[in-house]
Amino acid sequence: MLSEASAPPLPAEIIRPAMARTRCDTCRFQGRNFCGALFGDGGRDRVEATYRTVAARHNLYRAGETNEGVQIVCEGWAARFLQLPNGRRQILSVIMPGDLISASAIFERQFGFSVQAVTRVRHAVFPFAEVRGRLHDDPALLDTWLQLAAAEHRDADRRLVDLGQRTALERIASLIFQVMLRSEERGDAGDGEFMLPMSQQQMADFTGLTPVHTCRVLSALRKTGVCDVGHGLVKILDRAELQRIAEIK
Amino acid sequence: MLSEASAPPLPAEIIRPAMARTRCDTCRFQGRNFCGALFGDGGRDRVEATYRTVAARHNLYRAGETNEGVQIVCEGWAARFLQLPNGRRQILSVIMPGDLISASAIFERQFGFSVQAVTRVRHAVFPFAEVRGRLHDDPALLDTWLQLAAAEHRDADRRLVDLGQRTALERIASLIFQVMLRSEERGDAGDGEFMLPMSQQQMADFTGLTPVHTCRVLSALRKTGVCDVGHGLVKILDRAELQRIAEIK
DNA sequence: CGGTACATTGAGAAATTTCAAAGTTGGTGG
DNA sequence: CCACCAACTTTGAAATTTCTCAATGTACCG
Repeated sequence: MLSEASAPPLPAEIIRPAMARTRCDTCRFQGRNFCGALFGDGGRDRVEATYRTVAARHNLYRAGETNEGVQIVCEGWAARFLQLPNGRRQILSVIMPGDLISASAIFERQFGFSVQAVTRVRHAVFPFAEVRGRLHDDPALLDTWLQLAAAEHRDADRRLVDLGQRTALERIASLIFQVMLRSEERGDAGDGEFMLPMSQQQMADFTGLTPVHTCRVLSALRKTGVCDVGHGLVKILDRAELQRIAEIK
Repeated sequence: MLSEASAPPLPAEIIRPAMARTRCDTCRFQGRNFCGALFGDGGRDRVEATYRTVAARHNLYRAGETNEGVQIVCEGWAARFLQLPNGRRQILSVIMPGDLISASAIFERQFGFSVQAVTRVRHAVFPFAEVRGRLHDDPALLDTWLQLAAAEHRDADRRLVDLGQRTALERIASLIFQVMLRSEERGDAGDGEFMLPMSQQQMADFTGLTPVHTCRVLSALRKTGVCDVGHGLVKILDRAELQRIAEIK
């Protein structure tokens, strides 16, 4: 039903303590999101972090594991999901570079969900105490975090409406549209094109559809000249129409 | 499509500044949830609140309105929902006595959702500054709030799984089961019976089904001897079976 | 005693899933 | 560089779930 990487048919999961090479200093998302705020004004007085890398399709985190710290994805995409006993799963949110794994659950010692790497993912783990301290000392950081938690909540509400009230076409369009907005925000959407490294299975798990129906819906979007999704890339052909289908209003 | 109370066909919405009669002092939920924590240890040094009462089926709050403070429901049930342009709506969460309207969005000056009274509702409005101050001064209160926000988040995740992956029967059973757990927690579920004042239309809006199909599912639950839902009341007949259907595991 | 919202039932339509079989793609080792 | 393998994508046809439309029955409120 799904290409599981938790019982690895592929080479074992790659997790290595990161060398100091690729670091937050050179991160292009420094100015935004939680990371940037966490590092304070000057760039000095850094929080000490551990870095890990995980191969695509492997799990960053499995439900119930003990969390070693506050996790932020530095590079690549990940998906937060819940696994059902019948083999199906629901992707709860898509995590992009600079995102906390979960803003509201930032200090939870363990999560009820799992996290899978969509692409190869590099992520940072910050010590709980360190982050808690800064959050307490720095009102701006606290504010940033409150914003993120509220945004996460709004996103959950929007997804609830998508899954509860909207058709397959609308859900898929909504996913594409949201990814487009996030890509544009970070300047990664030149010329009506942007990356969407999720497989159809993953899009299906996100939208609550089957991969087969997801495929049919994507075909329909292609045939009607709205957008072309494939090979990890989206080409927007009729942005207005996509928006019309996607938006809740 | 839905029994709208925003353009009232019924008598005008009843909103009156509450007299000091029915007060937090006599509230049976004092010891629990956010309210209790807000009032500190001794019961002295009260936060000054405004109280309002709203008739069943009328709106406590309409999306986009300016919030006058932190809102907590004292008596009755309410439903947080998003209204769609096509007339359908999705109920995002059910609010029971002692609950914040929205924990994560506690300080937001306006919400993107609306809130409808399921039964007659009495609710309190606490000044933002007051709550913010206490939240800052009292680590225990902050902790309580963090817990509530995290719980809200977990609940949203569970609902996402329900709406994305589960059948009509499972969603309805899940609703009934969750309400049962909450009723039991507060000691309102004697003898396998508890209140469920939602109409079938509201249950439908909650589960993302049509009211007609909701009715059929409830009939099925009755016919198979699982539980009997109606007239604002649930009678549990086979708790184990209900749990089996409802639980995600 | 109406009247209005709410609940129930039936029949047919629509959306989505399931099952099954072929194509395609991308990465790996020879 | 090629061949192969595994995962991914695409397509068709039938089954299932859920919705829509419509009519009838029921409960509650003034």
